[in-house]
Amino acid sequence: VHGDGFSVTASAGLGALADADTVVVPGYRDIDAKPSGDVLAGLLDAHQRGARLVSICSAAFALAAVGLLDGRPATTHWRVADKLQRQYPLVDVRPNCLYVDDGDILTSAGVTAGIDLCLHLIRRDNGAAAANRRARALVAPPQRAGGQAQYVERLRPDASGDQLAPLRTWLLGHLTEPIDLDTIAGSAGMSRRTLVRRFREETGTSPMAWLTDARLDRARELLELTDEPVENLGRLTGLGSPASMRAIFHRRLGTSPYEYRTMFRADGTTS
DNA sequence: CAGTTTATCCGCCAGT
DNA sequence: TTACTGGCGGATAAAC
Repeated sequence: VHGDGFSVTASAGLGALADADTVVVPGYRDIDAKPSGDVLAGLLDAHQRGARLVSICSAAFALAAVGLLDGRPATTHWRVADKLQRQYPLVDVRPNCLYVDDGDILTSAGVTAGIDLCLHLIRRDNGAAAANRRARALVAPPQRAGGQAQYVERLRPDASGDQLAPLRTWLLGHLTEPIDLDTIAGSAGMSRRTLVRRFREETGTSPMAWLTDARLDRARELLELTDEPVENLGRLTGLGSPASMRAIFHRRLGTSPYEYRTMFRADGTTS
């Protein structure tokens, strides 16, 4: 159903909308075409039933067409964000967000942000550890905190499970510096033991593992987006000498940095 | 490449 | 009593 290098195949017909708990609407090419009445009615019905609606990329237009986004925060691919805003003025469009979690309706920006959003859902439903396992299988960053992670999450009055968010942003700001557990614990104002425990509770990993993931995330960004020589990546990401940087990269991603860059540029992956 | 040292992190437990 | 903290020891793995 998509012409950008991959396709989505549904294993059930529209009838599945009648009893699904979560409905994921993938992006589609022709956003000017109104989805068929069956689809619109199915989405509306599913929402009123209490089902959770998830849109990826341009699929926000389908939800907006039903009127489900009126008065709510939502996002879509940056290239069509202003079009969405113009076409549906009542929608609170957030063009700079990776994804928006508004409780029963969730929208994501590009396709990669869609992956982030789906991992976010798994984390909600099955815990951080399960989400990390899926992320690893997909070779995706467990949590794109590594980057300008902008996402809006409906603030839920109960369980505030993001106590360590400031610590994580602090880490991201000091990626290139040498950091050990004591440094992190000191910055968080707690003992090592408590830090490790709370960190795992909240993110599903340990502090150091999270940190190298974030550093690898940045290294991949540089490989994908710039021509920065591989030799410099260690210094620019905090992964250490070129040798250790390569070792870590290979251990976690299964390829060399150079190969990663050429592979990435070969298949014209778009979002 | 084998051997040594160093750091992480988690189970256990005692102290609020 | 429950809930949480943080020190200790050691298994494991990375660094040298």
